[in-house]
Amino acid sequence: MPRFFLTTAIDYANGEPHLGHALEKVGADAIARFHRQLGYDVHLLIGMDEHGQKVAQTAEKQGMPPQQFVDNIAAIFQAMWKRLGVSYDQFIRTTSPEHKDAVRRLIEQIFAADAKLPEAQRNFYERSYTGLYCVGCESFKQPADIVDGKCAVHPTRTLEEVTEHNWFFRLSAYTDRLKQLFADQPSFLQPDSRRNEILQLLEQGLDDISASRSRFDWGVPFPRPLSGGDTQTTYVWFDALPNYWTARFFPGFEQKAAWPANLHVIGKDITRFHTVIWPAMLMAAGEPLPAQVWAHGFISLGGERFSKSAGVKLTLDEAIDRYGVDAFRYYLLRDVPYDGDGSFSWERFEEVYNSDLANTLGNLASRSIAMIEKYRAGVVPSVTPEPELSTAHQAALAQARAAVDGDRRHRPHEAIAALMDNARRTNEYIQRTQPWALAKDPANAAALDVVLATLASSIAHCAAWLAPIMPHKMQALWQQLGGAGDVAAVRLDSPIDVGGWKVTKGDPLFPKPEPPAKAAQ
RNA sequence: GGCUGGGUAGCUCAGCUGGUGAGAGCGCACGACUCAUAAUCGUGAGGUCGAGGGUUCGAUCCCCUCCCCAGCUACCA
Repeated sequence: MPRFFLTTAIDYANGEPHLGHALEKVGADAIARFHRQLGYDVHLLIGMDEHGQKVAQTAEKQGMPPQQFVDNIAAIFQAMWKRLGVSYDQFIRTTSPEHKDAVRRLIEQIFAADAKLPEAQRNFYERSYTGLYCVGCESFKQPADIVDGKCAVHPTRTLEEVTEHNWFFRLSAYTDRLKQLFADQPSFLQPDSRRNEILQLLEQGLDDISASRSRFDWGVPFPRPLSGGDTQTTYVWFDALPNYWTARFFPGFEQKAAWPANLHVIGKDITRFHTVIWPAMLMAAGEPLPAQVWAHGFISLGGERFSKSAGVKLTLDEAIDRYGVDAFRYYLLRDVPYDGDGSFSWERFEEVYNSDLANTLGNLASRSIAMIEKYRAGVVPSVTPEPELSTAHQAALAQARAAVDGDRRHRPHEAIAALMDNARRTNEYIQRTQPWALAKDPANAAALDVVLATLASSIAHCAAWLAPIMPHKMQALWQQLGGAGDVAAVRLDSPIDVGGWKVTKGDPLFPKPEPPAKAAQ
């Protein structure tokens, strides 16, 4: 059984989960679920990035120890992922002792490699960094952030020239190897739009980055003191990014999270960290690289971006409550291309819900099951489905497969488009064959058998293929069809034989919301 | 400023290396049907294919200029 180890970005524990987080997790979850149903041994890793100055500050403002603060946040995130049906196999937290130990191990591994290198080539070295420091932001400012010699965020404050002595990582030495990586392995970073950006960045050359900081201590102590004797705190690159690699040092996950990962799912804003810094770190440590990084786009709300640190205007609970978890998942995955950006609006959500879910899919199931009950006492005839529709059907499934596991992989929205096409085509088939007319004359019994079997087959395939998108609703549909067991266990790469299944019409899968109460005249 | 990718029907978008009538879904209008969640099916509406030049027998797809939009341009994560 081939394994498929995928990860999402770990979320910064500095606020509550919002739409942007949800898009990434639900997308990665769909990818994971599709792979499970295609026979992969899947391991989905998600988690929290809980260190750093901002977390420590926020905790302090709320008057609690940082660990307690991040414990609370982590619980909130996990509860939300459970609610959204994110089927993660491991939840990693950077404050875990296992992670912190493994971070030190990775750094020591690089030091060990350095011991064999001439000093001028060593990955880690000490260096003084002088920069303009904004007291208001409590951080160094880059030229782009400086307006008229002042910090753009705090124009009334004077920027101070501050010198800090840190451990540095010789990222600059990896420029050529990274270029080679991108040339040899075009699929390492996808989609191509992101890849192009990084190629351009590499053309400009890379600067070294700091690996430790002195200004905060909420983090992993850097394993080696500076020559002056001070111990600093491991900076974010060497703390957060390694989580993918440290996951296997947690008890019980040695095999499941075995390195390297097959896929890192991340937001496009952190592409550079995952495709430049992270591979360079791994190269330095002599570790294999992940097979692929997928940088998804963003979802906006009312024109505002939902990056990791943006404000929240729509709570996830609100979005879920209106039409249910599965409808929300469907909307996110169908309307926001996973290789691009999209936006959220209630108008659009309603449109998609009514058109796709209630009218096309829900009603298709409803009418088909009703006819099987009415004309064949609920038993799906054991005959071969209509070849013409089956052929189109196979084409649609092949298209969906390509969007999951083929040359269009990691584009759940394309899989959905193919599957809904199939549902529409099935509705058309009903109209064309008019089973209600066939039912009027017993002489047409054989023809009617074929139509009904074709419908059941088509819908069963839809249920199985849409299960990764809408796990609960498709399970309900599967049961209405008379399918045995858990639809999530159904393999997508083998045909489903529905002959003899006993269907049961249940409540509508996607009920139309109550029409708005008539306003009193 | 530099670089990259875009601007196609009301909306969201397909249109591979240029060639009979520019497409899909949604929405809208009209018609059909009744198995179904007043759902479904069919037909249609006729969009200067961002603007202006150019190459070509012929360009939405090639070249030039311009306008507009988005992203990237490295230590908040």
